[in-house]
Amino acid sequence: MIQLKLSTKGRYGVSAMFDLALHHGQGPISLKSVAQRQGISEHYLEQLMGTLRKAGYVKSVRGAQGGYTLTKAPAEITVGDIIRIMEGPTAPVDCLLADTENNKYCVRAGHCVTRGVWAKVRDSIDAVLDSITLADLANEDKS
Amino acid sequence: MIQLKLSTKGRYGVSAMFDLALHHGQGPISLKSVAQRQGISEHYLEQLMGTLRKAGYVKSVRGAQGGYTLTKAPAEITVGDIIRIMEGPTAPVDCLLADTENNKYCVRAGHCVTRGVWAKVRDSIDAVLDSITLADLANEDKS
DNA sequence: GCTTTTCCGAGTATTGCGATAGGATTTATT
DNA sequence: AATAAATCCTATCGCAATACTCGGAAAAGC
Repeated sequence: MIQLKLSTKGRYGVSAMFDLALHHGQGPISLKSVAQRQGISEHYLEQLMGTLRKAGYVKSVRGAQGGYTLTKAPAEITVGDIIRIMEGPTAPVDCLLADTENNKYCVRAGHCVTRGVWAKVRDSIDAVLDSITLADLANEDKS
Repeated sequence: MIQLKLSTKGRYGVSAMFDLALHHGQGPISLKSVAQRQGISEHYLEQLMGTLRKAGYVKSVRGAQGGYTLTKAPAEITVGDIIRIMEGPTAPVDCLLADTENNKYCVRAGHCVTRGVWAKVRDSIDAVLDSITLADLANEDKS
């Protein structure tokens, strides 16, 4: 019903990365424990972590006592990084994306006027998401 | 594939209202002409205009030579007004909405920390959308 | 060798989007 | 009065994506 909304991919991704940030420096953290603490399906979270691993934000250790660790310090990973990996570009409409066939829409009268609106929305979203790091969230949690 | 995205309801709604703003003061504008100028399915646009009519942003005149007119001056209608009507509240996650059963998610560890992030995103989106009126778009189109 | 864990691909139920269809009603025009 | 133009209303429907679930293979500590 409500659009302009994050899917669980983005939400769970941020929650899981936040959880890893809280345990940063404690060795590999198993997805089982992350899933339990954050209230996420473990099997589903596996898929999401695969995306984050391929993007280079986490590394994994297989086998018993294995798990995931952040590849960078929590202060060097922003919420925007995670959202963009999990949900793709944060453009509110397709025609703001890189030039593709989608740009056919932009020849429409009126559309290119409203296009400026969507660009401003995108920029303001990115500004907020890029201003918050995992370290900020971890600090907020402790206080 | 891409979330945090507007559906066509919001985009078409803004485009149609922008079109009505361009023709404000010229009597009822038929959906047929709006749909042609903006490149929207006429029948689908009917449904969207029904939503805007029930919300009081446009009034309709039935019969031949009928159509739609804005109920307020273009300067008094913001893009945010239209988006909120067409897409529902612009909250990126459910738990930011008014207290409902959705708040069950908020007892989760970590979630209430990330909740602050989503609130900031929502506020920045609203600030942008509420700062732009249909008159702004119409002026931009003429220049 | 057993258990724990990541890794991988497939399948699936539900949902919402983006229409389309068909008609009923209203009103200006001829 | 007949016609055409337009809004209004309800229903349906294909498609794609979401949010999982399932089953198992592979790796590594114990």
